[in-house]
Order: sequence, then structure tokens, then C-alpha cells
Amino acid sequence: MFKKVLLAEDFQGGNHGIVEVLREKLHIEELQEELYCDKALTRLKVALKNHVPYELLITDLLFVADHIDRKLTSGIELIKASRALQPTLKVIVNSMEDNPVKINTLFKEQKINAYVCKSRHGLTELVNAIQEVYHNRTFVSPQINLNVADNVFELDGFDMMILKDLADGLTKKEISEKLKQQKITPNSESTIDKKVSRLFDEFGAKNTHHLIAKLVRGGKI
Amino acid sequence: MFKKVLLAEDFQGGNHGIVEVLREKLHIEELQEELYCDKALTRLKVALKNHVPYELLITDLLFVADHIDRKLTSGIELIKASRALQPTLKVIVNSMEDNPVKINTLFKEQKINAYVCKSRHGLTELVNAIQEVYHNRTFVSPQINLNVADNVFELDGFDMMILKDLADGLTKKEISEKLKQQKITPNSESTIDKKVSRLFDEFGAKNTHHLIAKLVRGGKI
DNA sequence: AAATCCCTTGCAGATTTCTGTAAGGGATTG
DNA sequence: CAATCCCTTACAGAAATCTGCAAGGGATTT
Repeated sequence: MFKKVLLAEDFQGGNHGIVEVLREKLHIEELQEELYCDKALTRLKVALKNHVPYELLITDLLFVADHIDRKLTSGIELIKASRALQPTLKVIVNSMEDNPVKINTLFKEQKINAYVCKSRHGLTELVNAIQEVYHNRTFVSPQINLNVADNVFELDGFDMMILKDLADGLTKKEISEKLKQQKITPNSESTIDKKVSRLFDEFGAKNTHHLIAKLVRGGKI
Repeated sequence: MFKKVLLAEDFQGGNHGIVEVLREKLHIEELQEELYCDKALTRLKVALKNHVPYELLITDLLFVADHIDRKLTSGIELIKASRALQPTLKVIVNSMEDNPVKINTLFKEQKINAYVCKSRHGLTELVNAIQEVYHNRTFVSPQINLNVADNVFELDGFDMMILKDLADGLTKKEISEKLKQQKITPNSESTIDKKVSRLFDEFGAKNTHHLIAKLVRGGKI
């Protein structure tokens, strides 16, 4: 899991449980929160200079103005500035915005790694998103109809067949026998084991229960 | 996947890419299209007589009249006639109708296996529906508010906790330890085993994989 | 031709799941 | 009080999952 994460969160956002939840659910050693874009950028700069750079930036989009002067006034500016000095930095945007077109633009132009909508399940989704991004995948809150990210997770026909059968309650032995009967190859139990285990890594699942839950939620199976 | 599928589609419907998309996405060996109910029924008859019956019928509801005389004038009549001669035939209805009550009636009286609304995502949904029906499940386009199939089995808070943790990839031993830590009782692995096994019966699940898939699909967890 | 890589398969073992039996405690009922 | 029921728990054994290691084959590269 990520060791060093920076959270830039408009302090008016209210969601101040984020840090605690993330600390508890994931095991991130260093997780700092900043309420202003400028301060967040400074932190990134210092960390980079000291050769202990942040690995992930989680940022809001909207930062409401207050009495403090500021240069960076939005999450997009923060992302641009951050990527300018640390191009490999991974970025998750966590905001209220739910316009697919705008979110799509974030992926296209800012190359963000995930977008999580602030909603009832926003925190759970954020945890998922971090895990996905850690495994070099993208993530978008399911309620966002972003047909751009539809093909992000490619499951070939063989994977699909196995997963659907597992979700239907078949054991791997039964799936193996079924494949042999249909003269489909590969069909050994061992290979099925391997295929599924590989999917654990790809989707950041701990076991088959977890994998099935994730894929069904994502509408993949 | 289905080997032999018949598509009855009002030719005014316009959606003539259906056949190509289905052929490409799924791997159906024989996929024929008919523009008239009567011709579709004839095809079913002939196939059955030659001992190579169709496995799935996908039909529209509304077939607009033109110069050709016809006996069957709607999808419902086609379904009734088809089922009369081949009761095991699976049926997916693909139409513009979006009245939940009418769609509900199709499930109740015609025992159709899936209903897909013709809409922007209709084709994608149709692909999903075919896969679901192939696995002996039903499917309804998500935009249809069909709270009919509510087998209201009560899940109490304790069941929910266990199920969510399982779906999150925790083992029963881990759940047991977590409960002990939180001083929640009961908390033994044995009791958790029993609780989950009881849910197998209630929800007709073969094992935990199956149960999780069902409950996530049903939006329970 | 040899080396290399990738995929498939078998096998072994540790862990987990699933099912059944049995024992004990608390609450209810006769 | 005794009988009964229900819930919790322990335990045991069979089946299934999960993770390694190793062997073999086919395709590609050197």
C-alpha cells in the first residue's frame, strides 16, 4: 500500500472523518491533510527536495476563498502544479462534481488516476479507489456514467466464464469438469486457480469472495 | 453460450446493427433475424421438427402492420405461440415499452426471462441480458423500476455485518476475532458458520460465492 | 540449435469453508 | 420443578481454496 499520501481538502467540506477512516482501513504510514492548495503544493515540494516524495495526492476540486491570500485556487491548478514538479505523482480527485463531461476531461487532460464522488458511499469508494490506483488501475464512482472508463478493466471471455460460474456457486473442480466436457482448453483446476489468483492482484481482492463482490458491484459480471 | 438464437424485430425499429453487435460480442453460431412474427414462428417450428431447436427467442412487442397479411400481430402472441410448441424456449423481450406494470405482467404471465428497454444503452443491456439468461437468471433494464421480485428475506444487523465483511474479503476467523475485539456477542467462528449456512437455505445459494453474488446483485450489501 | 519466455498442468501443504454432532445455558411452557 | 426450545459454542472430518514449486510444451528470440 502507499506509504505517503497527501490529502488536500477544502476545510468547508466538512468531511473531516476522512483521515481517520483512511488510516484505519488502509495502512498508510504517512497521511497528511492540508486545507489550502498552496500549502499542499509546498508540502509536495519539500518532500521531493528531501527525497521522500509523496506517492499519492487526493484532492478536492473546489476550494472556497477565505481571508487568506492564495495563488492556487482550485484542485485543477493544484494538480497541474504538482504534476509539473513530480510527473509520476498519482492523483485521485474527490469532489461533489458529478458532470460526466467534466470528469472525463480530468482523465483526458490531467491524467488523473481516479475520480470519487462525494456522496453517501463516498468514503467507501475512496478506499476502493486508493486500492485500485495502488494497483495501477483507474477508478470512477459507479454512479458516474462515464462510458470512457468502460473498457478500463478488460476481462477476456475465459475470465468471464470462470467468474460467472464462481458467482453462480460452482466450485473450481466443477468448472474444470464443465470445460473438459465442452472441450474447451485450458481446463485444469490448476489453471483456473492461477487465473483467479491473477485477478486478485489485478483487482486488489483478498480472496474470491472479495473479487466477486467487487466485480458484481462494478457490473462486470 | 447459446448456439442458436432467433431475433424477431419489427423492421421499422431501425436498430439494424443488433445482429452484428450480438454476433461480435457473444459467440452465437446461429443467429437469425425475422421481421414478421409469422415467419419467426415458422422458423421455430421447422427447427424443432428437424431436431435442431432454437434455444432463445429475442422479440419486440410491437410489430407495425404493412401490406402483408398476418396472423400473429404482436410479440406477446408470438411468445404464446412459441411457448405452446416449445415450452422450454427462453425469451427476451426487447422493446420501447417502459411501463413497469406491463413489463411485470410479461414476467408473471408469459414467464419471459428478461426485458430490455430500447434506449441509448439498450444494446449493451441486451448483451448482458443474454448472458444472464444463459446462466438461468432474469434481467430487467435498470431504468425500469420493477420492485416485484422482492423476496423479502430479513437480514438483521448481525447478518449484514458478517456479509459485508465476507464481501470485503475477511475470513470467518477474522470476523470472529473482530467481533471479540469489539466485545460483540455472539462471536464464535461456529456461530458465524451457522448464520451463513442458514442464509444459504433462505436465499437458495450453493455457497458463499453464490450468496455474495446474489446479495450484491440485489443491492442488499 | 540453444536459450528464453509464456502458458498449462500436476502436486503438495497450509488454510478456509462447510456440515454434522454434541454439550451447555437461558428463556419459556406445562 | 421438569420438559422443551432456541441459541451459542466446541470439535471433527471432508471438501474446497489458495499458494507455492516444478515439469513440460510451444512459440519466439538470439
